[in-house]
Amino acid sequence: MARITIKDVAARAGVSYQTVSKVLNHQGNVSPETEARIWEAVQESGYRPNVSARNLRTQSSNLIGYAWQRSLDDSPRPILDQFLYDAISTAEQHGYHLLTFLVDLKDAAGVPIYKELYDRRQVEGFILADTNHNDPRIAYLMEQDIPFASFGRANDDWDFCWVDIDGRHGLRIVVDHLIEQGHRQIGLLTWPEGSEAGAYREEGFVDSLRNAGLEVRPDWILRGTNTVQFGAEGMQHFRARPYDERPTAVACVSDVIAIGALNDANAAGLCVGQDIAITGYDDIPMAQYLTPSLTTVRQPIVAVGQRVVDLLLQQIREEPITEKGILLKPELIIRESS
Amino acid sequence: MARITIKDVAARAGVSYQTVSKVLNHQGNVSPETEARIWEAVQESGYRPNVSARNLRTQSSNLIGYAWQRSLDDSPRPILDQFLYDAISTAEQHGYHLLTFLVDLKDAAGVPIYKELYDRRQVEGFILADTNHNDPRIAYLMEQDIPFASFGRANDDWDFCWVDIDGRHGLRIVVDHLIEQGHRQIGLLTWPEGSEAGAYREEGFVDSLRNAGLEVRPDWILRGTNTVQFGAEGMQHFRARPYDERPTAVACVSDVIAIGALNDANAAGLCVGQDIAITGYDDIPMAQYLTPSLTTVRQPIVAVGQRVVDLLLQQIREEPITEKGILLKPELIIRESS
DNA sequence: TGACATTAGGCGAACGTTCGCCCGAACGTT
DNA sequence: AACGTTCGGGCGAACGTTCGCCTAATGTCA
Repeated sequence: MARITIKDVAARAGVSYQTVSKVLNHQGNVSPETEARIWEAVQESGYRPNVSARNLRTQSSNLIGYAWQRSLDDSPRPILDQFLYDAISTAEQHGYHLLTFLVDLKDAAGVPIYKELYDRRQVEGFILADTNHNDPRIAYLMEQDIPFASFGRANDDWDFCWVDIDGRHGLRIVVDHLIEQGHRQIGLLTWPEGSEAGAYREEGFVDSLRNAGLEVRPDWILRGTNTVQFGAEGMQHFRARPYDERPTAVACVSDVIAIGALNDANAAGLCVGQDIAITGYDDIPMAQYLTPSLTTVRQPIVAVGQRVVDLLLQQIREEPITEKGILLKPELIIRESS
Repeated sequence: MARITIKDVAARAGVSYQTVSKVLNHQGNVSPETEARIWEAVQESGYRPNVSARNLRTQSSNLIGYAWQRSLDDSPRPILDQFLYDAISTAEQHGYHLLTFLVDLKDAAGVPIYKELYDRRQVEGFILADTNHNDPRIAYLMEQDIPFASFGRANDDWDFCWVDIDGRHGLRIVVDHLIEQGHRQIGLLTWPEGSEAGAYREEGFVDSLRNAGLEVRPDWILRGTNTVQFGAEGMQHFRARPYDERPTAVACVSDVIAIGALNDANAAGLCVGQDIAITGYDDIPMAQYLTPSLTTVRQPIVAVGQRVVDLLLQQIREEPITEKGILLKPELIIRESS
């Protein structure tokens, strides 16, 4: 079956092929009769426009790039998956598709692949996720003046489009809640320093304690990878301390870490929610079915995917940008573990 | 900054633009001196080929399509993520990228999007995952004669390219192991009927029991969604039965389900690994850090991503296909829970 | 030295669209 | 009746490549 072009349709409808183009793009003056005839010819012939030809002519690609990263510590990334789904969905509503590619973030040498894709006119811009302080990707894209928008912030003085969820607020409401429950000794299991999201959440943790006039004890703040293992180790570490020298409540910066903490506490015979409180962050689906069910923070992910894509498309279309940085508020989900 | 084309490079090197094309594509007769001059001009001008133009001329797109699905029961899909990563990696080694799009699988009405993308010459073929018996996507792609390859099988009498992991063997080695541990009463927590992967795993379960001369009790096979919740409910259901009427070992078709079962057993005061054995399937990263650590089945995912892409590219290039169906063997990981 | 093969590179054409301009017919206006 | 407008549709050109053929110059051999 030879490929069907606009010319075949034109021949069938008895018009010039350029007229067919006009009809397909809903522009220009065509009489209702010929228009109907052309649509009929399109139907009968099963014509589909050739994307490459169209792209070449219109100097566009209707493609957005997204760099797929192997999760560094092999932890599940339910939030990223969800974000990506909603981003794709929004993009498709605007006639765009997502092109995924790999970038090696171990050394910054992998970053030029962004420019490569952009210069080849394969994509019109990028979506980023999992950003960090001094993120080399963001620095590079800004410097090269390539359109992009990110889920997550970077340095405060960098001027680019981002959408983020207010982790500071997230941990603040968690700790406020724990204090309200009567806890005065509160620990934190968080990521290593240098994590952008981690820094904000830690700020919220500190804010809330200070606000309540409580002391911030550095030895109650433990850092590690985003794994169940670290959660268990952290809890073990706390348990090893003398009774009045250890937290009665432990806030974790992710549900994955909280699961580890929960496991360890359960295994040690503690009654979580009674003897000790544990909270997570993310509200992964599993959270409500753990024993005990996990108090955690739910993030408005759907909105993020949409807003990020919207921001990117505004840049691509060179429309005025309504709001360069968008900060959304998360929500506290109280369950049995606190 | 105006865009740089092959003609700019040609002007700079003092040759015709077609000669530049020859050099870029490493073909044709060009003297070493001019070739060097042209490469230099390419460097200096920062020329990058225009993908749309190239695609139009060569009638290709170097894009592979993959339909992103929202996980139906919101369960994590670590295997899919891993598969996708390796698939992209392999594709990129062959100069291809991945185009992701959404397809609504609730009604089969969403399926024609595949043909649409293919007919528009936006992609050259597709990768599928999470296949099922009577999978409408596979039926459609076969009927339309569109190149594709899948991770997962469908109906036995359908002739298409797939790579799969032998779930029958997977559950066989699990149950063999349980029997060897002395268990005679073995239950199964599996997915609803109609799941292709579930059916194979169940066959392996039955195989192994029969092989050992043990009875297969239908009331010890429970079906539900791929969630922690179902795992917990299933275990609860077993526990509610009289002592000699309940399994002493429970095999689960996924780690997620096993986690639920583990939780429930732990909460009920059972000593898992002693009083009762529980096994999972997938070897998600969390599995080794659960208490007790989870006996499970590890799948050779990296190989799958590679093989699926290889199979697809063979079709696209119309090379002879070496092996239409590839079945890989999983591996038993024995830990404390059994 | 003449016939022929090889090499370097030029040139026209084509891939399948969209875009802007042009033209003739029909119509309305003064 | 002459003129200006509007409408329907045609036409050439261009987007940036690659491909195949052609030609002139050079080399090779009898």
